[in-house]
Amino acid sequence: MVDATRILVVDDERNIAELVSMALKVSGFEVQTAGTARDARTAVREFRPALIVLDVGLPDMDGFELVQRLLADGIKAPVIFLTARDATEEKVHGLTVGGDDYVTKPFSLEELVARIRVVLRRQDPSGTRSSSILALADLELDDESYQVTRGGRPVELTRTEFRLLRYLLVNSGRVLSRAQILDHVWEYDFGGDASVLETYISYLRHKVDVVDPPLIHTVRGVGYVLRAPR
Amino acid sequence: MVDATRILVVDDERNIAELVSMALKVSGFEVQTAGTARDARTAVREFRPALIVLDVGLPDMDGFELVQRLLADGIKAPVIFLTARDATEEKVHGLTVGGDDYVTKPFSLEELVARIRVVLRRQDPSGTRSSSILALADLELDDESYQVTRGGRPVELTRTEFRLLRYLLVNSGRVLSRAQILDHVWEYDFGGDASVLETYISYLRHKVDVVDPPLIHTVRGVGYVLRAPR
DNA sequence: GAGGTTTCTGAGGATTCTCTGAGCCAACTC
DNA sequence: GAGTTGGCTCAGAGAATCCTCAGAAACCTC
Repeated sequence: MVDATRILVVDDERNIAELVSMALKVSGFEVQTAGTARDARTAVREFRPALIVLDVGLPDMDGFELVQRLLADGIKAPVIFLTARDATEEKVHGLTVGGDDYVTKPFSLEELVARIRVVLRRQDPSGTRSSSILALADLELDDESYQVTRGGRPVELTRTEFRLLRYLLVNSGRVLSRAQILDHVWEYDFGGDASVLETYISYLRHKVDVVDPPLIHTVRGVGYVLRAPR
Repeated sequence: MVDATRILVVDDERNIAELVSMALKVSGFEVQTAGTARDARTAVREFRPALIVLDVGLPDMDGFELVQRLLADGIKAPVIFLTARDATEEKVHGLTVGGDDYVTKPFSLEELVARIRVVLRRQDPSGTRSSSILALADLELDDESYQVTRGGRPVELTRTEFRLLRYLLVNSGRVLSRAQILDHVWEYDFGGDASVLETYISYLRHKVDVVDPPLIHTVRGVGYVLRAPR
């Protein structure tokens, strides 16, 4: 884990900043957080992040303005904007010209991390250092094209199914509790209960586990795990 | 046991705090306890724990609020929440997104210790310092994937069987009394009698000790021990 | 706003797990 | 060797857990 990619998270809501920070650390990034545009500028200069996760609605400065300033400072790290699902969503559009992207609140952490990976990969000119394909046995999932195949045959998944499968795949071989899965795959303010997860596991099984051997396993009383037979 | 990992246990029920504290000390951790959020904040500052075991229902402050304050204090130790199996279970969700985890009361000490190990391992970026595999002779138990093999062949265990085997394995070579086993493997408020343990030993033998040499040994009048022949 | 898709909820039913208790066997004591 | 104690095994009741389905609600697209 030496030389991990550095990411700066800028959000004035401490909860969100911490939430995102923890998720990214677990994903292997080096993270620093800032609560104001002012702090963010300092952090960018000292921390030199490879990517910035930036809430548009900062108290002291418009998120867009901050980006302008950073550009003026000669910083050109890609930005992933966090925005409320409202009017500002529109405005972000115009800004995401370069390698940037945006995610609307409330988001699922799994989704945010996936987007970050995509942007970083696009940014990295050293070519195919990391592929966008996750695989286990004859199951393949492509992050960029959103395509999934099992044994070469394409599998059509909805967005939630895709995120769920992706999370299981990233953690294949590790048993994940219902709580963990809900927290990562569903939006962070999801209030429902775990039965929706069971429903989606059922959907996934029908779509990707119709051929032998099954890859999705239930560990009774604990959670689920994606695992290939030895 | 120099330089043991420090853990802070916060619970207003003295019994629970002591119970957990003892179990952790036996497992080689350095432990300190606190009964209120107020004490906890002081303890965190002075004791600098690597992990905090925190009861959500503290008398003087909501467990979540305490975490907020700790974050504000610049403390970022991972937290394992203890929660009753009720409404509060839901509320923990959003908070456990990062490296954190939670355990519902009443829990089994074995389970709590296992979770603590998992969180600490995840937190520790120095890589594979500690593997998630416990082994004895040709018996292997993987904490992360919940898989057990004997001589390479997978063995299907239920949750209780797994916890029991895990406890025996962690203490292999040491004779464990029935009382010890019941206290660690079963939930702490288990009221039944010891015969259930005999039943489970029997189950385990059928599943993991069907091949020679046997590893599970009865020490008549004392308890059980997991031991490989020399 | 109509139609299609996706997501979520809740209930029923199936499966699996846990614990109990009784009968049996093995080991120890005298 | 008979009696006593401790341990093992098995079957079954009740509980916990999980799966599936159908339909309601939310969402998207045209």
